[in-house]
Amino acid sequence: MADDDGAEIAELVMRVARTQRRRWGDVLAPWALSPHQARALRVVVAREGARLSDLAEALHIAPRSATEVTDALQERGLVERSPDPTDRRAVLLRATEEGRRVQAEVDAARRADTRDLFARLPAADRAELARLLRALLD
Amino acid sequence: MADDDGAEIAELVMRVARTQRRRWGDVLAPWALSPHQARALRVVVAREGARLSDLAEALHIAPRSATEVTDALQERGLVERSPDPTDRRAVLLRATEEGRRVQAEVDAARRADTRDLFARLPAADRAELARLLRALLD
DNA sequence: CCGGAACGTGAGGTAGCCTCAGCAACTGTC
DNA sequence: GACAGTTGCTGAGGCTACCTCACGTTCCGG
Repeated sequence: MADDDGAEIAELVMRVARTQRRRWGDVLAPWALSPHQARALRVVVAREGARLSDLAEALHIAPRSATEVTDALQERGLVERSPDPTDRRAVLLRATEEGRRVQAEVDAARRADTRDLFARLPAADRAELARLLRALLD
Repeated sequence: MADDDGAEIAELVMRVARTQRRRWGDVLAPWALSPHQARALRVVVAREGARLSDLAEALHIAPRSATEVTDALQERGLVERSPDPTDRRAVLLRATEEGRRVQAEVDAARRADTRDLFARLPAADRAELARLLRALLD
C-alpha cells in the first residue's frame, strides 16, 4: 500500500457510487421514472405546496429546468400546478393521490434495495464505513 | 444507529462521489477539457494506435459516440486519425505531442488533487476505507 | 467471387441542463 | 398612489453526451 496516495480509494468510491446509481435506475424502471423525476417527486411530496422556484432550489437546478421536470411529472399525473393565492405570479406544486402513492412505493423499493446492497457488510463495518466517509466530508 | 439500514451510508458515498466529480471538473478547467474528453484522451495515450471502436469499448459508449469525442479531441489538436494500414475501413488514433503533454499534466494534477482530498484521513483509515469499499464490491 | 459481417460516420433523436427575453405581478420609495 | 426595480414562471433556442438507424466501404469465409 506504499503507493497509495488515494487514487485507489477514489476509484473504489466511484465504483460504489456507479453501482448505486445503476441499481437506483433499475429500481425506478417499473414506474418509468428517471432518477431526476423521482428526486423531484420526492421533493414535491415532502414539501406540499412548494413553489416551482423552491423545487429548483432543492434540486440545485435553474428555475427553467424545474418547469421542465414539473411538466413531465404533471403529464404523468403525479403532480399538479395550482396558483398561489398569496402571489399571483407564483405556482404551487402539489402531489396528486397517485403521485403520493408512487412516491411511497418508490421510496420503499429504494430503501429495500439499499438495505440489500449494504447487507453484505456486518453492522460494525457499516458503522465504520459511515464514520470514515463522514470524516472525509468534514 | 438502530435505524441504519444503509440509507445513510448510501448518501455519504454519493456525497463523496459528488465531491470527487466536482473537484475533477475543477482540476480539468485549466485545459478546458470535459471529464469525458479527458477520459478519452487518457485511453488514446495509453493505447497508442487504438481503433475508434476500441475507444468506444474502453469508454463503454456506442461507436458513434466515440466518433464524436474523437472529433472534439482532434479539433483541439490532441489526437490524430490515421488510416489502419491493415484494414482500410478502420481508423487508428494517435495522441499528438501536445496530446501527450496535456494528458501528462492532467494526470499529475488529478493525482495531486486526489492525494489532497484523501490526506484528511490517516493512512490506517485510508486502508480500512479501501477494505470496506472493496468488500462492498465483492 | 460473393454474401454477410464489420468499420466509421451522416442524419436525426433524447434527456437534462443552460441562458436570455418577456410578461405578469409584487414591493419599496418618494 | 405611481412607478421603477425585482421576482416568478415560461417560450425560444442552445449545449453536451448519449443513442439508433441507414449507408458506403471494406474485409473475409466458404
